[in-house]
This record gives sequence, C-alpha cells and structure tokens, in this order.
Amino acid sequence: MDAFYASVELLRYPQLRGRPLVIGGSRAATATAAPGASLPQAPAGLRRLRDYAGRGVVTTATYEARGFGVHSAMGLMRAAQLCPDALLLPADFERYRDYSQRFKQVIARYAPQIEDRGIDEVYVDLSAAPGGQEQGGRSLARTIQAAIHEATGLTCSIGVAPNKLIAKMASEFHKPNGIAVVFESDLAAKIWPLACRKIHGIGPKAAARLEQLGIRTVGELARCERDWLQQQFGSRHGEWMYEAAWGWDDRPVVTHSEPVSLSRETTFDRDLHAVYDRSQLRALFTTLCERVARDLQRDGYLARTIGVKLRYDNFQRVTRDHTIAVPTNDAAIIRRTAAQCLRRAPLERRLRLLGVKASGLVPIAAPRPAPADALEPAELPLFEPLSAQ
DNA sequence: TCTGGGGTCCTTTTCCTT
DNA sequence: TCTGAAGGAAAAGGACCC
Repeated sequence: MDAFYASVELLRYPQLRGRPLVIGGSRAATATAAPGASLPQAPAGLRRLRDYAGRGVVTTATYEARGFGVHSAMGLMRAAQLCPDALLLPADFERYRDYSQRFKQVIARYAPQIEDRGIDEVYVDLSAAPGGQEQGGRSLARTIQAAIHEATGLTCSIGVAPNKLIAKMASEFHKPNGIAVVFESDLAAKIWPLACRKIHGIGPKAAARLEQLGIRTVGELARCERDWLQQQFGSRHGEWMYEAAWGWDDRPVVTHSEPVSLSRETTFDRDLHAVYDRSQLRALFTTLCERVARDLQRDGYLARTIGVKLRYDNFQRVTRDHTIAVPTNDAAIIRRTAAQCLRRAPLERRLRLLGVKASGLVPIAAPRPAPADALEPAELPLFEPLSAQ
C-alpha cells in the first residue's frame, strides 16, 4: 500500500508573515488592539503578548516568534516573557473547522480512501486513487496541493511513502507547502539521520529514555537488538519501536471509526476549593454534565460509563469512573453518576480543572419507521412524563 | 512563569466471581 | 466459613497526538 499524508497549514496568516505572531487558546479570545500596532491588514482584536494576563497556552506561533523560543503548548505568560512584542491572535476554531472541511472535501475529489487525523491532517490510500502511482505519487500530490490552494487559499505539506509511518515523517521535510516522496530504498539516507522524536508515537518521555540509553537517531534505534529494546520498553512497545526504526508499518488507512469517549472539561480562571467555592463549582459541574449530554444526543450515542477528571493546583490529576447498568445520554443521570464519582475523589486541595467524561459509547439504533397502522393518534400517550420511560 | 481541550491506546491495579 | 488461585471487567493512570 502506498500512503499519502497531507497536513494543511491552517494556522498561517500570509498578511502577518515576517512578524512574530502567537495564536493562543480559547482563553486568549478577549484581546484588544495593541497600542502602536501598525497592522493595516491584521485581524481585529490583536494585542501585544505583554498585555496579556491569564491562563492559556500557545496554539501555534510563527517562525519569527519561534526564534525567541516560543512554541506550541507553552504557557502564554511564559511566551510573553520570551517575546513580549509578539502579537497575540485569538484562536478561532469555528473558522478552522470550516476550512478543515473544505480541505478534506478537495482531497476526496481525487482520492476516495481518506483517514481523518484531526482538524488539519489526513492519510490517503494512494493505491485506491486514480493516477496515484504516477511519478511515485508526486504528480497527484501536486495536483491536490494546487486544488487545495485554489479552493481555500491554504498551503499544504504532503508526504508520499510506502506506508503511513514514513508518509507522516516525509510530510515534515519541506514544510510549509512542500511535497516529499520517500521510497523504501531511501530509509537509510532520509529517515535514519532523524531524531527518534520524529517518529510518530515517540513522545518526550520515550525520547528522553532513549537518550539516556545513548540512542538519539532513528538509525541508532534501528541498530539496537529487538530483544534488548523489548527488555527496556516492554515487549509490545519495544517491538513497535524496532519496527518503526526499520520503517515497517502495515496499518491500513482507516476510513471510518466510532468514537470511544466524549468529554468536556474546563480550567478555571483561578483555582477553586470544593468548600469555599462550592456554589461556583456546582454550577460549572452541572454545565459540563449538560454539555456532555447534549453532545451525546447530537451524535446519537448512549454512554455506559461516566467519569470525572480533576486537576489540582499542584497539577496532579485524578480520574474516577463509574459504569451504570443502563446506558444513558440524560443530563440528570450523567450528573448524578458523575457526582458519585466526585465523592470518591480527594477534595482537600484547590482545583484548577474539572472535567466530565462519557465512555463505553453505544450508538443509538436508527429509529425504524413505524408501520402506518401503528400510528393511531388516539392510542399515543400524550404528555407521558419523561421519567416514566 | 507554570503547563488548554479533546481525544486514543496501552498498562497496571483493583475488585468481583467462581 | 475461610483461603487462595485464576480470570475477567472495571477503574485508574500514563503517554501520546492534534
């Protein structure tokens, strides 16, 4: 199978190129125009990072801002220290979602087998796409890239390779707006010199552990004995690392998947205490439960398991789950069950985050149209109390 | 100076039943 | 009635990703 990985540069603002720009999380959305900012084409509501006070993290940053050490997931207050003159642009996820849809629709015109990987990324099975084999996939990649730009104005980086693992890595080679084709025979030259962290699935923890063991590059990882890696990282993880280093990956492009869980969580503006801020917490908790219920109803699922997540002021996290006999999407039942979970969690410390989660999702069967004679209006119980169901 | 929100998957621990 | 082993399900936590 030849795979193709496309990631669109959703969060780029050509009119701001050359300026340090930080795009912040939802909490940055109260921006006001910065005094002295000379940005005739800039979106309204821009201000300097130094004028920002509050919680939130950097969603993304331009290369100019990165030059100051600012990067994704960094706290905005920390970013403000490093680069106080950077402009802060509130994130607009509604708009990104709209562009995301358009980007995926364009690809679907050329390749029917698409795996959704979030708001700005997809995998495509090239073997199922007409013309996908020409020039090792480069020609189709070029066509799709141009079509995306025409339809959305966005640039897009594409990696083409024998499998998803390598395609993902290849897509990073010529960012932004690049195309990279990697063949199996390119492994040693193009993949092995990369840092292990570039493998999708090796995060900060695994990378640090590898570094401790003196393994920095994918090539060094490939030279390790499989058994030894399994001893160090466990049989499954070690095996996977070994295979990844050799560019082995037989995962198919998955075009459809059911959600496993659905959750809502919120970080408070200030840390709250279960006793002293009881009424505020209670209201937030109810809202979260109602939002989970609404999400379940909107997406057509019932949940078998309800859980809560707490993050304390010291950033420690705990979760508590409870599985119920009858799956539900009812806000009151979700709240009651989540409250039960909450009672089992330590509540002495102040809280910075509260979340409610529904898992063990069961799709609601599509209602079958009832036969005409079953719809005798006179026999339908009107105003049946909901609790009687 | 602290570190969002929404997910997935995996491992380990705990609990229940036989 | 108690004890221990075994196995499965549920719960809890960790790592990772976008």
